[in-house]
Amino acid sequence: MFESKTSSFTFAFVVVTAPISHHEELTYAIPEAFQARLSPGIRVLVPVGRRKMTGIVTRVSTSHDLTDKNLKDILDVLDEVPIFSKEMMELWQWTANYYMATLGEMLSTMLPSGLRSESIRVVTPVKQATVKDSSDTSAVHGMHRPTVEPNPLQLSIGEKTVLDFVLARKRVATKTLGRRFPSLPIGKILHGLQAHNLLTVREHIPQPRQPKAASAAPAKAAASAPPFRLSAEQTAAYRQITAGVEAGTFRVFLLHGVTGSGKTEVYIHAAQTAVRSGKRVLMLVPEIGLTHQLVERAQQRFGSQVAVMHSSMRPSQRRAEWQRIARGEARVIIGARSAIFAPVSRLGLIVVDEEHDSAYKQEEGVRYNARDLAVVRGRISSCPVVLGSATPSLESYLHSRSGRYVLLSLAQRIASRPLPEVQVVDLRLQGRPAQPSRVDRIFSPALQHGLVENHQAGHQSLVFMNRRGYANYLQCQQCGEALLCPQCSVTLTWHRTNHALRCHYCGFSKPPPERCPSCSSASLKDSGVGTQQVEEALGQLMPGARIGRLDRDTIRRRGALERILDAWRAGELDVLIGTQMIAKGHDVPRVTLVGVVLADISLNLPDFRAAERTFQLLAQVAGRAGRGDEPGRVIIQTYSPDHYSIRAALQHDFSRFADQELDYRRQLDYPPFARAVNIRFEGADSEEVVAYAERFAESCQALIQTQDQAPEVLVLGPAPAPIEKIKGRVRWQLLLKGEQARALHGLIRQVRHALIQEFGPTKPRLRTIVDVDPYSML
DNA sequence: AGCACGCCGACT
DNA sequence: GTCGGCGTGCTC
Repeated sequence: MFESKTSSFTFAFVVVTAPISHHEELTYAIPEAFQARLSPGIRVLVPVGRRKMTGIVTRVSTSHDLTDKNLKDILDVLDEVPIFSKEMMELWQWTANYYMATLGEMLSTMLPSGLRSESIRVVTPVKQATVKDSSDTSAVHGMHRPTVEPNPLQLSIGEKTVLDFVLARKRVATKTLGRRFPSLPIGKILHGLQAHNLLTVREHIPQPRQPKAASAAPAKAAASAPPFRLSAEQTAAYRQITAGVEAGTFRVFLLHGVTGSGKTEVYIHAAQTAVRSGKRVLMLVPEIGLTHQLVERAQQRFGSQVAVMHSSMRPSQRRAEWQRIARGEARVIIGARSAIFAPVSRLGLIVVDEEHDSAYKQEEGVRYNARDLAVVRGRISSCPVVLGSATPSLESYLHSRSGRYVLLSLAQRIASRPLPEVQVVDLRLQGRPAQPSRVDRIFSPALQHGLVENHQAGHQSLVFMNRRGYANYLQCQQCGEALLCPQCSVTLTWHRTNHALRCHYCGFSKPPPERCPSCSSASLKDSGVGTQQVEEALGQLMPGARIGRLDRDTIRRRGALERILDAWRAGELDVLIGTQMIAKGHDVPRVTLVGVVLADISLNLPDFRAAERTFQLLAQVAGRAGRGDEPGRVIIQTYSPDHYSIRAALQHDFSRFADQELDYRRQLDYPPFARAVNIRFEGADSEEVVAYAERFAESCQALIQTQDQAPEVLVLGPAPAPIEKIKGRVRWQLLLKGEQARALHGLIRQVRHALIQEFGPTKPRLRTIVDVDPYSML
């Protein structure tokens, strides 16, 4: 323990974004000039190894216990006022702990990149080197010429290559060199070239550029929108939420409202109450691009006080918006998943729209769930949290039944519009001609008639097909071989317009082979149907209809999503075909028919949430119909018409579905009755991956047996992941189930620790991913 | 993650 | 003998 002589805080504990193994915090000396300016939550620039990095001060102290170390100084203080409030610090800590991430990893998830600059090393040529006598430069370019030149400087091949590259580019980051020449020892080469005085390497911190002015949301006049009258149900819900907002108490409301029941108006009204009393509102939506309405309505009511956190925002804009929120200039913050970390102070209300949506779960890096964090944040900030959905997650539903959450129901559509009539078409019973045409293969007679009639009546139709591409895959009619991705264990999807077979996991793409790679027969044929083919078939079925398609392939270009949706809303399209994207909340009054081409796709996924997803998808997509004056109609085609998720969707009966699904989950001990953590092992060497996964599992079992007081934890696996290989990496996984998250956390921490003792820190080619409350197990 | 150090095989 | 490949360890 080392005490400073004076009583002022002379040491700071700092977290940086570098993945520095077990050291969560690094300790620095605070130069006198900075001592008065430092407090927890402030960003600082610190030296880490030879680099300079941004870090956040977690605490300041008069002492530290690294007596044997020579502490480095903090180089700069980057904020006048803490960028993280006390509440944000608590959220940070909590989240890192719960999702088993380091504070550093968590920090890189929370801070937008523009606010965590790091130094990079930049290489520039020394001026004389280029203009020096010509023999030198020819030596440099000698490798392009067969003539053997004397090499007075004795440069190695590597040195010449790098020097050449730097001379051509004038200014290169060492990182770029490393990526460009992965086989060369860049550090050594640069050392040599620097010694020869041919180039210089400087440490440099890129200065983020200023965003273009006026890029923020156009300032619209607030409160110009006409007052909206709430229905009795809406009023009741609004009153309860508002009471919580005014009292400033933490409480979770599950707002269960059928599609078209006007949940958005309840959010906006509650937000108004909060804003009127000087508080801020955080609204989360699954995907900002698909949530026009909420953004528009919020802007109508709150004008320029709205901040929108776009996923497609440029880094500089994102940083500007982040700082605007931190300064308290925005009152209503709307954003997708990562907006849960927006630096909002004086929180009065948190809204999570479509709370069941899987988009709230981050599936890489720190795998947090923004909906769950909303509840945590509400507790930390003492404010009510509203989770809204027409098809609540089973987790939230169970909590509302047990009384942990307050259930608010909107059972009626606004203006007493009826829910659409749903018809299920049993594909098993379709009498088919011996050689069905493509149109007949995809659309049952009922759906064909429905679509044609609806078009003739001048209405819009939505066609839902949960699989993109043209056909699912190519299969050999001779030997049955399906064409698989060489890198991933999934079939390649046939994209006809690009004339390519594409892997939806790694992006691998190749033209279709003439012959079967396995038996060489020329009988490869497409099987399964994708959105592209549905689009073509629709064209045949309804010549003259204006057809649009919305899936990941058509919206790849910036702004394409907007264009398609604008055309759709403006009535310039008669039929819109798409994947789940079209199921999410846009409100187009003239849609009176929704067709589901094949409801079974999501049902057959190897995942315990398959039924829940199917029900949600069907209910959501069906909810798109009949939102205007004309009643809507839904036609669902399926091979499993008796499945409870489909039967419940047929009757718009959420509780019937939920109760049955809960029974099933309880029997099998799945969430929400048990907590689960999925641990995935990935690596190029299959044997190594399996051995490590097995070792991990054994270690779990051994610990469970020695800890007789431990609440029960069940270890399932290890087993290959349903998609066993992605991008050439073999994937195995281990599922841990238990009653309490704490027991699972503790066990995993101990096993990790034990394995590090045994094997040393995980091998470089082996990745271990811990997924707490996993959503997708693929 | 970078980036150093340091240990062994393949060549001038 | 040096060059340069790569495994090992550290970052306050």
